[in-house]
Amino acid sequence: MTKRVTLADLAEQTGLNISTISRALSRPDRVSNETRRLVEKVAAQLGYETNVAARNLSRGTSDTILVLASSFSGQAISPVFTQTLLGVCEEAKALGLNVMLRQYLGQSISASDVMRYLQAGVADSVLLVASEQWEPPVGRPSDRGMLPVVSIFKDLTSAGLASVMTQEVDGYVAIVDHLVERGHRHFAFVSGPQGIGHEHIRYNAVKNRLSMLGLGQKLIRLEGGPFDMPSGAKAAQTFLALKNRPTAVICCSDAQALGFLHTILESGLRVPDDVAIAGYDGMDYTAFTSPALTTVIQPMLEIGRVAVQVLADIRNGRITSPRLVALAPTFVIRQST
Amino acid sequence: MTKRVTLADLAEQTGLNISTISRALSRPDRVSNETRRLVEKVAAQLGYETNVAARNLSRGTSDTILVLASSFSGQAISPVFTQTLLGVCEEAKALGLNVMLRQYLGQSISASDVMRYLQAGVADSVLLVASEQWEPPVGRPSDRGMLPVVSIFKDLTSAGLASVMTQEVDGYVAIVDHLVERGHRHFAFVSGPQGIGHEHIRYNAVKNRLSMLGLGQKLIRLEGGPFDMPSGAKAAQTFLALKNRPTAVICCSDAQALGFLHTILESGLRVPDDVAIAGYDGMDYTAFTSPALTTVIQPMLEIGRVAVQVLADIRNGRITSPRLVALAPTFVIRQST
DNA sequence: TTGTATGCGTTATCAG
DNA sequence: CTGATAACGCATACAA
Repeated sequence: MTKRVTLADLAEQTGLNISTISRALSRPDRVSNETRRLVEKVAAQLGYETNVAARNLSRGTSDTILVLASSFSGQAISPVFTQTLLGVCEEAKALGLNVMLRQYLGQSISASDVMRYLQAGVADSVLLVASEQWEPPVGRPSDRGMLPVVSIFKDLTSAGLASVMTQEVDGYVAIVDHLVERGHRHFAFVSGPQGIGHEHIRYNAVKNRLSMLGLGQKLIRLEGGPFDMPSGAKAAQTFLALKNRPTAVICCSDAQALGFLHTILESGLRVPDDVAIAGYDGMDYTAFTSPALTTVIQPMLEIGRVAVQVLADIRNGRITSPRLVALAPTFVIRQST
Repeated sequence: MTKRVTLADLAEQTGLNISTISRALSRPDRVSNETRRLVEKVAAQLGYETNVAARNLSRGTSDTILVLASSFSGQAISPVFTQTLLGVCEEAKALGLNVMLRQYLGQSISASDVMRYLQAGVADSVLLVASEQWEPPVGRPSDRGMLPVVSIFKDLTSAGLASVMTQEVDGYVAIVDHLVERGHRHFAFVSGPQGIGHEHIRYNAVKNRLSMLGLGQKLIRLEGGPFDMPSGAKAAQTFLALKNRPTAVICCSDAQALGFLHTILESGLRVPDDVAIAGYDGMDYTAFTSPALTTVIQPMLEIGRVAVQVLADIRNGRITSPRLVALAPTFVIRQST
């Protein structure tokens, strides 16, 4: 290893005191122009780079966000999250923060694990991605301020966490209205995994909207399972076996919609003539399937960005109580409906 | 904040010396069973969690891998990488390492930036994801040992970096052989972005194989651009305008293949009857397009895993010279050919 | 503005 | 096997 350059080296080189060097580098305004320039010059010359471990230890922070992403049943992070992850990285960079990534299995992360990370100083704030549950840590009777933890894709405000996600109801209402306008009167909803929050919100959004339109009884529910393509394909099999088939199918995800579409087309039925299919998420491939899929685009990138901002606001005390930030989705009509 | 528990607290509680506490926790075998149990008990009671900043500072390491992912022209991390990222996370967890993620714009990351991260102690090893270039740092005349940097998806061994990627030639040879066997004698290759390494490797793999089969003159090249769907669609437009059209199209990515497929179908041509289309990557949607796409599945997860292992082996001195680890892909024939 | 002294929490060295 | 003590590199309250 090339011997690392430390503040002490700069101090020796410049003849200044180490604390002056430190100040010149971290608070340029608290030092004379002269010394600032000198220090900067020598620092550049010697290739000084401030040691983060030392800085973190001294300041008691780590300036890093820990992203905890659930990987459902051994699967990969959903491609749905890549955009969000990008948003997180971009915003973090803008705020001078690091992003640490950790996957966890299953659907819920234990609060105590999170507290552990926080206490160990691995990170000083945490982003929960699609975590289903959150039981507030016990030994911590809400002592002053919120935890620097925010949930994305899942509303956990009731558990005391700021949350940011898509305004899901809006999206599904748009789908329903569109389908009704197209003349459909008989619907199927392809559900997500059992016990997942989105699930309820989304199904209820559809159900309620249809009820409001007097079509509450014309909705059946097909158990989908995971948000992936095979699960959509499986639901389509069930669908095809129905004696009295709905004419419009609303899926919990684009992946399911694609799987459903594929199976329907293979059966010889036509989309959208025999069956209209709508997805949800806004994956890029939906614009290129044949027929292209009608879907609701979630503002993935923005969700990542906003989540980081909320985190920052919690840390600097501008946010002091749980809140839900629900971002508007974009409904896009394509050939599948 | 709940006052953090430190080794000093445990020392006070147990009456033992702080160094003994440290040892009991980090080297349980170097203390008596008695004290080990005592320390463990008290640590659990007080909820002790070792401060990573302090540990890192003292040990001079960070136990974290920095993943540098290029995001082409403001786009998101390719969904292609999600699997790989999962592999990285899994293996890192198994080795007790952290994963830090950072995106960088453009296609090449400067070696000096990487050295900066390393020197700052942000991470002690780096994973370059699809980085096009690497100019070895200048001020560092290969002083003892390799840099703890590995490249994935791009062979940078010539620049002195261990690299892990897919055996790309094998994949394209398989595609060519398959298409020839299906009776095709006239081919198009939809290229990737200009100046990207994959590009050359892949095109040459196709070209060489065809030459070997006496069909070297029967290949045209369509400029694709980015590895995304619009780029495939654009190439398809060019293709459709051709007077003498090839019957088989080989794409640089599944995304391009999907875009191409979509445009071809819209034009009224039939796949695979009029045009056979093959992709590359093994994205999950390829199995659910209509027709399903023939493609080459890259071992994404494995690449991530192996990359981390290589990194670990470099650090512990088991690997001391640049090498390429090329993992075998899986060719899968579907309806599009 | 700059220098002095001390703390941050662990690990490692070296005696005992 | 355990204890005392010196790093590790930086930040900061306080004094000059």
